[in-house]
Amino acid sequence: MRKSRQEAAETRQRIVEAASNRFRLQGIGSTGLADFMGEAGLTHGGFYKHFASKEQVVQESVALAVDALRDKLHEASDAPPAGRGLKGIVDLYLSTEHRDNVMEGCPFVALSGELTRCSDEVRAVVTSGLTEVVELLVAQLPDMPVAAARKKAWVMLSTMVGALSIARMVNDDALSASILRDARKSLYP
Amino acid sequence: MRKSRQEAAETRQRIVEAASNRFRLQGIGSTGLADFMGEAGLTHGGFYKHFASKEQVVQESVALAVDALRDKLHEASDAPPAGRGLKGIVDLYLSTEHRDNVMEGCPFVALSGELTRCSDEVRAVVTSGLTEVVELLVAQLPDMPVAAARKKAWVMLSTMVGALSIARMVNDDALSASILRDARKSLYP
DNA sequence: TGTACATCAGTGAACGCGCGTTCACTGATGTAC
DNA sequence: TGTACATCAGTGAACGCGCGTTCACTGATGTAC
Repeated sequence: MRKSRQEAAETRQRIVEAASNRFRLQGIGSTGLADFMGEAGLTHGGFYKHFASKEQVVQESVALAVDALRDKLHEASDAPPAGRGLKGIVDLYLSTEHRDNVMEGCPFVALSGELTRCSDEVRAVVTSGLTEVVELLVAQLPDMPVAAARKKAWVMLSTMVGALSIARMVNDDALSASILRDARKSLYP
Repeated sequence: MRKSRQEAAETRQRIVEAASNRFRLQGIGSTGLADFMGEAGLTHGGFYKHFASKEQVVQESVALAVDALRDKLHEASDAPPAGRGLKGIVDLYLSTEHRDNVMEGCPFVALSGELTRCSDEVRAVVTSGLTEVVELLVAQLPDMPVAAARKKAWVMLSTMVGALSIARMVNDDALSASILRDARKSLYP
């Protein structure tokens, strides 16, 4: 049952997307090939027609998640009234919706522990992704010298990543929501 | 080769400590019983003389790591000159030594992704551990009303957790060190 | 354009491996008298 | 205090299971003429 080139390319894309979501939801190590191959509508044996190893799909699916986050935050910075781009980014990132949508959310939070143990290739993707998000924040701080804005942006991103991470760990909905709220308020005037 | 009650209790303690370290270093799911049983000087078969399941040692080893973190931060708040307890906590937590010592470091960062998927028992331990650390920070903010100090402390802890997490993910030593430094500077006057 | 052959996406069974868990066994420790 | 028996910490082999990976096979697609 050979598929056309276009169908095969679409299948490959579906596999990477499914893997990217599953990895964030369950962790990379705890997600088997069969999990995301099934979600992509295939049996696990077909995996090796598209990828050389699990490591390869990890790389591509982390890159996809990082790009998706960057794009969503970029959109969010355009949406609100002019000059409030920072609020748009922070409100999206530190929303309860983002907290509850692990599968499509920030890979830096969902996979943080595992990402520190990943190959150099994956960590390079992560490092440049983090830097891109920081530059997005820097662009929302036009009244500061760039060097100072960049320092501030790394601290802001730290607060965002930490708050989302803690809000997900905590076993108490009210506390979790207030952690997100307090972090939001601390990040824009 | 039955062991005395005291020896058995010491062995049990060694197992929990080894598990606690290994889980933080490699992740819970990626650490086999044999890994930490070997580190404790035993074969894997003996595990079930001390614990009913892997889940039980996960619970106890996370609790141990959380308690150790709280104790270390408490000590750090006493060490520096009077009134600089906050600096003591922040400097310890956001040091390159802590960044590089994953095995004995903050469990909230090392295990964040996995902790969100853990049993209610483990998440309860995590929630109360986070709250204890926040109260430690609140105690270093004596000039503020308690309610405001508590909000500020959750934001501070978010920044600390996020900065350490990002500093570990990043594939660039100079960048990593500067992320820690900027976060430190932002947290005390 | 039509035909014959090569290619290859996808299937499903099979592989070795490491995992969490169980078990029969050993022999020193604990207990009862 | 000494003896006889019960307990149980620890060993190492075995268990079923799911994993990543491989493979023979199928049949529609792509290619060469």
